[in-house]
Amino acid sequence: MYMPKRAPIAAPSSPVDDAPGDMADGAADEVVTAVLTASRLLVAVSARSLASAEDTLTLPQFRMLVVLDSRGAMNISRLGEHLDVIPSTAMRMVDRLAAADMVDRKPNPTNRREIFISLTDAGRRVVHEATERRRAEIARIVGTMSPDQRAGLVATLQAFTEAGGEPLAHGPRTDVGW
Amino acid sequence: MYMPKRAPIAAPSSPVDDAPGDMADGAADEVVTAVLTASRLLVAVSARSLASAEDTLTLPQFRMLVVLDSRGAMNISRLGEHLDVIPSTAMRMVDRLAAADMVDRKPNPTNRREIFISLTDAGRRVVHEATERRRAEIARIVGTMSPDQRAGLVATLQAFTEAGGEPLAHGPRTDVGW
DNA sequence: AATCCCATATTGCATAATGCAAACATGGTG
DNA sequence: CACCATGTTTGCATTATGCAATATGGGATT
Repeated sequence: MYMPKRAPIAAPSSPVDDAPGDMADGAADEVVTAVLTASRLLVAVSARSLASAEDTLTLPQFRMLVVLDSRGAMNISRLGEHLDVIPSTAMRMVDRLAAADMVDRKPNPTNRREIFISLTDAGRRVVHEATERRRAEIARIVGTMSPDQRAGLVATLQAFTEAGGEPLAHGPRTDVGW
Repeated sequence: MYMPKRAPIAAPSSPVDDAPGDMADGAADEVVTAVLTASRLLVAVSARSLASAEDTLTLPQFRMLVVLDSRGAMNISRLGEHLDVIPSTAMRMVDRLAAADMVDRKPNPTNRREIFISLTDAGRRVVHEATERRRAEIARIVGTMSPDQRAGLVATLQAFTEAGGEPLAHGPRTDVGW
């Protein structure tokens, strides 16, 4: 297997003045790089653990199953909202997961417009197993951090996400890239 | 534009015993969720700022241009390593960026095997402009954090990434999903 | 020199995810 | 009923990606 070294992606250093009276120029880049580099590691580890079984899942698929597992059955539009994708995207994902017998489509008798998507038994089993596999992998990494570090990391990241505030808008594709 | 609310993706709560004498069960999930949620925000913001111009870029394309800008011309295999993708993937990305006149292919006279990829003037301009746009967007978010928080976040994330250690292996696709 | 192996680039193949637009059905409201 | 909002579905186009196979060139060994 191809095993390249990891290289942090720094933003091009531009000799531009700092933003007017706000913060040092490099601060934003630094945070972006740190977060995205960490997330690439996490995504790689997750993808590996999700793929290391009989029923392999992609990360988006895993996310969909997790949503269904934790929030219960719902229609495609709602499902898409939870995943921050438009309905047609959720649609195709459901197509594939249904083909793999992980989810079911059940028309809602009282509202013939909508279709409820629910986990099959197989889907539930798979998502639980995948979760365990991933948990084990991640624990190996997180285990090297002190509880203080862990707590601080989570708290700060949540603050950061909170600061972002704005709901994830659509338009530019975000599957493609980090 | 579709504007769904952001929902943190929690791992399915499984009533399983904690890993034998290591750490609380939820710790790994908590960190994963925090990092991936933050990164989704960041990716969305980045994608938006990269797309908000005449010459739009995807995030992977932006990363490629940044590598070329900061490390100079190199062959396709090397380029792929910097981006953690196999050569054929780097190949197609170069195809597209070359079609958009952002990069050049120049055969190496002294080694007819390899082709050197370099930024065109347009490519350099675009990557610098894109960087500025993104920097401005991110600064708005990062600006709400105290310098202490920022520093702590970066330090902790770097520690985390360090702890991950292992180079990003290939196999399961990682474009698909976070 | 002939051989053999490794590094490179390149292309065919397949797949997932994604957004957008359009078509179509259903539910409510005025 | 006329209209509009809500949902599902499909056609279309694109990007990124890995894998396998092919072709070419560099070097080293015999």
